[in-house]
Amino acid sequence: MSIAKRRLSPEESRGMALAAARDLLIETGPQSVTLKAVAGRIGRTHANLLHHFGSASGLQKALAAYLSDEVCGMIAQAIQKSRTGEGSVRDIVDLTFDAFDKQGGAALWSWMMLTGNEDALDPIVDAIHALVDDIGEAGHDDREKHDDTLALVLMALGDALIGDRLSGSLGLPRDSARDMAERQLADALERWKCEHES
Amino acid sequence: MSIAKRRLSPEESRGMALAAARDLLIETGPQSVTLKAVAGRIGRTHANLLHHFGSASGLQKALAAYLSDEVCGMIAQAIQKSRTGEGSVRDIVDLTFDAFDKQGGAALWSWMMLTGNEDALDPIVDAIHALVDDIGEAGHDDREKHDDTLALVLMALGDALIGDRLSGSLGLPRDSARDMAERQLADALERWKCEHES
DNA sequence: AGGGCTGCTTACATAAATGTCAATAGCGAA
DNA sequence: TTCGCTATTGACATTTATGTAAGCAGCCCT
Repeated sequence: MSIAKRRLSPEESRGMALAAARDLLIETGPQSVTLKAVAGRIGRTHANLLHHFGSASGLQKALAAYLSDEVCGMIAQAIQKSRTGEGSVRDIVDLTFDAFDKQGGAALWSWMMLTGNEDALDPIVDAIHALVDDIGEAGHDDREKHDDTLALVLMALGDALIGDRLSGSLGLPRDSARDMAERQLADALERWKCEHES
Repeated sequence: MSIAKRRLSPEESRGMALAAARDLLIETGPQSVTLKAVAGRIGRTHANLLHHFGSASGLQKALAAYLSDEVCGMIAQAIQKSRTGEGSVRDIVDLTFDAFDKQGGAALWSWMMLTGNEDALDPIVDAIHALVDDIGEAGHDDREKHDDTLALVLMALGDALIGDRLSGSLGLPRDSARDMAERQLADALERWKCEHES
């Protein structure tokens, strides 16, 4: 067997590196997303990542865009299900919470806040904006819609960061935050509906 | 005038260093809380901080305890006001949100999550627990009480992290998250009251 | 006033992250 | 098969954060 290294296309290399960086970010936090650590995960050297991404901050920006795409994809799913009417309120809540938790949205957002790289978050904000504009029936008060969406997103982010710890301490089941969010969103939808009929 | 440095007591030095570290944490994030940066703020050297705190992680632990005390103090205020009945619902919401935002609770929590130093958060979690046990009238369902408190804290943390950015994007006033939380908490208190009477 | 305790500093050492550059070596194309 | 392009690497250099050790210098105490 050859000890020689397979030569990957730039797209392959970047894709593998970003996936590894994403896993590192979710598993052990932003601190551990270094050139050396990411390179080690894909059997390359840190100089290789510099070749493909130009700089460490280049890798960070690419990772932010990559994660934004994933999170936006999940939100787009929520929009689709909501439109066709096959999605339950709980589905929307779960998708939103998962986007921040399992998909690494919370870790990304925290990281960007820490590094002062807030511009990288624009795509996610835009996607959330689109979700708000499309969800539920049209024609009711935008202000209320935005308020309820804001509450949902804030709870999803908070839950991803400290939900595990806090709910455990309060003796609540792990998904009680999702239950709360589901209840509040259901109330909001009902409220919107009534206003629309009246 | 003498260029000689005034000699501070260990308590003074530690106090000044922790205040400087807290400001740095809130202003520019956990990354910038380094021995050199903190020392520079109080006109000392990084070796001085090592002398007083033993190590960088010693400073981190001390800062976590320091901020925990501040946050717990604010929560204790909320408990007092709630007990004597002079505190409005909005006061409780504002105190909670400020504890995470202006007091640096959110920055601290994010930092601890990133550095895997979650034990330092125990005091805050305990204080929140105490707040929950004391707030409102006694005798009603603990589960619901805990649920509503969880929602309040999660929204406060989320708002401190991304509230500014998200509410701006959605065209909402900056304090709309607090308005939402106030509404939800008022509903919850009303609900608890009714259950207690029935 | 003088001596000891210790806050404080300077100088040096170390480790990790980032970045540069020349050289090597796959892989497709002629 | 050979050639050229470029992905890849190893060996540097630099910066920053952390840590160590020895000496200087306030301040209290006698």
